[in-house]
Formats: sequence, structure tokens, C-alpha cells
Amino acid sequence: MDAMLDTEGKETSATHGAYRRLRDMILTGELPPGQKLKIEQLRGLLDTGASPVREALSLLTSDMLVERIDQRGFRAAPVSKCNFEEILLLRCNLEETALRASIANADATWEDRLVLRHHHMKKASHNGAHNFEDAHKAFHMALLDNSKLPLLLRYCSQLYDLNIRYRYLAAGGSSYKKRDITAEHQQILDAALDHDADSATRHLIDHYRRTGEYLSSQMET
Amino acid sequence: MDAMLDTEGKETSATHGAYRRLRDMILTGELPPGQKLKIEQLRGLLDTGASPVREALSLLTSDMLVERIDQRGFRAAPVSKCNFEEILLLRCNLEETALRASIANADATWEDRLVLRHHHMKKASHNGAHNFEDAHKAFHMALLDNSKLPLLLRYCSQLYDLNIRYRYLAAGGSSYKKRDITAEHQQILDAALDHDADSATRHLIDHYRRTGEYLSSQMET
DNA sequence: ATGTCAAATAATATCGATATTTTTGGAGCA
DNA sequence: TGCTCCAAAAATATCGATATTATTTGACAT
Repeated sequence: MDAMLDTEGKETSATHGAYRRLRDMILTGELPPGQKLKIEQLRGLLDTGASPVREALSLLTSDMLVERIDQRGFRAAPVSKCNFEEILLLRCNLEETALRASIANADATWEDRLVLRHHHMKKASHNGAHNFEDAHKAFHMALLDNSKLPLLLRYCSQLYDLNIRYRYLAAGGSSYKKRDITAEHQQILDAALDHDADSATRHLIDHYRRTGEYLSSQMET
Repeated sequence: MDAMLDTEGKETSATHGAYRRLRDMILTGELPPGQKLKIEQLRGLLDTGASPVREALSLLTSDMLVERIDQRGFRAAPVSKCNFEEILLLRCNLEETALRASIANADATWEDRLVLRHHHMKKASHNGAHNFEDAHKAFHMALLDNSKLPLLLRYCSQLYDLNIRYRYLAAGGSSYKKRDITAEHQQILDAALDHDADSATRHLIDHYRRTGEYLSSQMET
């Protein structure tokens, strides 16, 4: 009755919208680790009711981006070197499993999808930053999603997001040293298109370990 | 003001209580897979307000025990042989990682904890069923929790719960063929106490694969 | 009979307000 | 000065009611 001023219906439910926006703010560090998340404050920020905010925070709790403290409300999940290293370990383990399964199921439509995602990612790397993050994730998930293992993909996606957060925190989001990430991605793609599981996983894991070491070195003890 | 008739304060918040009870009902099959979960109906069952019910359902969504459908409410997550097999696969992978890390960190207090949990489980196996389930999970999680990898433990716990559900569905909860589960547990325990990671993981995975095959054979295509 | 559409019904999503609990800020006392 | 305890303030958790959205029902036309 009141709103609907949006020129385009972009979000279905208020809850989902709040979820997406809060998630974004936590991933980018706009809401820093450990910060108390007061309902009223967020209600103002997102201008919506308390119920959608609460529900969004509940969902984020299960993504491990928000912690619920007894009866004392919510806070953005804290970070630590320990936590970062666990994320890296699990990603290497789970993504290897997923990538091998993906390659085992390889077919032409998957290869097409991969090539497309890779192309879009390259194109986006010339443009805006946030845009690139989305395309980067889409490429990495496309590598894995032919495994047809939804639980595994969900975990990979969650861990990817948790990791992204450390990138933003360590470097304001952009430093993300352009190293030779482009070449690394190309190697992974080529190996995947060749159905060479060993080479693809080796390159993928090297890719993670390398950025992992870089970020780890940036972190205080 | 009204309630607080409970002889003992057993649950802190209404939300948490609703979460636990709904989770239980889904795991045991009291709320069967695919069933529509109407707020009003649950509000009656748990006699609490709509907000705690909604929040509990949100949390269960992220445990993958409940699905949220667009703007059409919630339903108990469906089951399938495929889903079961994925759970089995991931459990074998993740629990091996966790168990090896646990053993690598082995110390006396962990060994004591293990022995205790194992003892309690054996004792509970003579008594009530639901009691045993809790003790069984506690033993299995104790095997893993010395890994000190909280994310990994969380995933293992989630997958354990998803699996328990198939046990209840396949066999009304008790058939759980007493096979030689006791001996299997003993072998795992002994290997862990010996710090023999290879033997422990082999026994653990065999344990899962064996019950997995049994349950798989029980399922319709 | 059958398919379509509109009104009625039911269920969800959201809001505003209240009750409970935690935290804060002193006032009184050792 | 430092500590305990109590009152005031703030924040959370929960409730009841409303608006919104899906589903069903039944009348009408084909």
C-alpha cells in the first residue's frame, strides 16, 4: 500500500531482501566482525519491520556469518586466523571432491556453461568490483555444480562466502593482488575442459593455497 | 505471567524450544518428509506464538531439514535415495578428516572423554531408545571433536542428524539391526585410544558403509 | 461435461505493541 | 576510594492483529 515505488520488482519478500543486504554488509565488512547487531538499528538501516530483520539474522546465523548470543541478541561473527585456516582446509577438501565429481559427469552443456562463466568473469574484471565478485563466484561454482551433489555445493558456497569476507577485511576488497589470477583461472578451466581431474584439482588447490598464504600473512596473529 | 508451570526451567527461549521439538519431530518422522508445515497447525502443536514457530522453521531450513517455498510457507524436507547417498559420501569424507585431526591432537583428557561417552552409550543401549540415540551421537561426536575444527564439526553434526532421519524412516527407529554394532564401536574406540588413525578411520567408515548399505537396500528406488 | 474466471477462503508475511530480560548508572555504605 | 545493590533505561523476545498473497470453490459460458 505504501511502498512499491521501486521501478522494478527486484525482491520478493522483505525477509529475503533483508537477508541479502545484511549478508552483503557483513561480507564486505560494512558491518565489522564482532559488531553488535541491534534490531532497531538494522530496522532503520533497511527500513523494514522487526520480524524480517529477526528472520534474516536467524538465517545468517546458520550461514555462520552471525552469532546468536543466548537472550542477548545477535552479533556479526568474529574472525580469527584459526577460523580462516579452517575455512581454507575445508575448501580444499570439499572443492576437490566436488570438482572431481563434476569432471566425472562432464558433458557438453557443462563445458559450455564453464566457458561462458569464465568469459563473463574476464569481462567483469575490467569493470566494477562488486560485479567481479559475483562473476568470480559464479565461475567457481560452475566448476563444481556438475557434481550434482546439492549438499556439497551448499557447503562449498557457504565456505566461499566466509572466505570472501577475509579478502575484504584484509585488503579493503580490491588489493586482491592481481598476481596472476587470470592465468590460474585459465589453467583450471583448461584442465577441466580436458577432463583432467588431477591437473584441475591441483591448479584449483594451488590457487586457494596461494591466496590463502597471502591473506594469512596479512593477518595479525 | 501465565505459564511457568514447568516443574523445572528446561528451555530458555520459546524459539529454541520450538526449534528443538520440531527438529525432533522431523528426525523421528513424526512430521513426515514433504509434509506441509502450516504455522497455525504448529502453533497449536507446540502451543506458542507464530513468531517463535517461524524463527524455528527458518533455523531448520538452514539445517536442511525444512524447505521454504517461495511465498508458500514451509515443508519438511523430502527424502530420496540420492540424498541419502550424498549424505553417506560426505560423512565418510568429512568424518575421516575430523577423526584424523582428532587423533593428531590426542591427549589424556580426550581419551577419558571418549571412554566415558562409550561407556554411557553402552549403558544406554540397555535402556530407552531415544536415550540411546543421544548417547550414540555424543560418542560419535566425541571421536571427532578433538579436531578443534568447529566448522567441520558443525557439518558432521548436521549430516549425522540428516542420516538419523533415514534410520527412523527405514525402520521405525528401532530395527537398527543390532548386527554387531557394539563390536564395531569397540574397534573404533580401541583404535582411537591407540592413536592408530588408519585403523580408526577404516573401522569408522566401514561402520557407516555397512549401515548405509543396509538402509539403502531398505529404500524404494 | 468442461474449462475459465471471480469471489470466498485460508495461509503466509509483516507490522505495531507489550512483556521480559539485560545492561547501565548511580546512591548508599564499608 | 571501591563495592554492592537497586532503580531506570534499553534491547530482546513474544504476542495479537492486519495486510498480502495463494488456494479453493462454484457459477457461468462454451
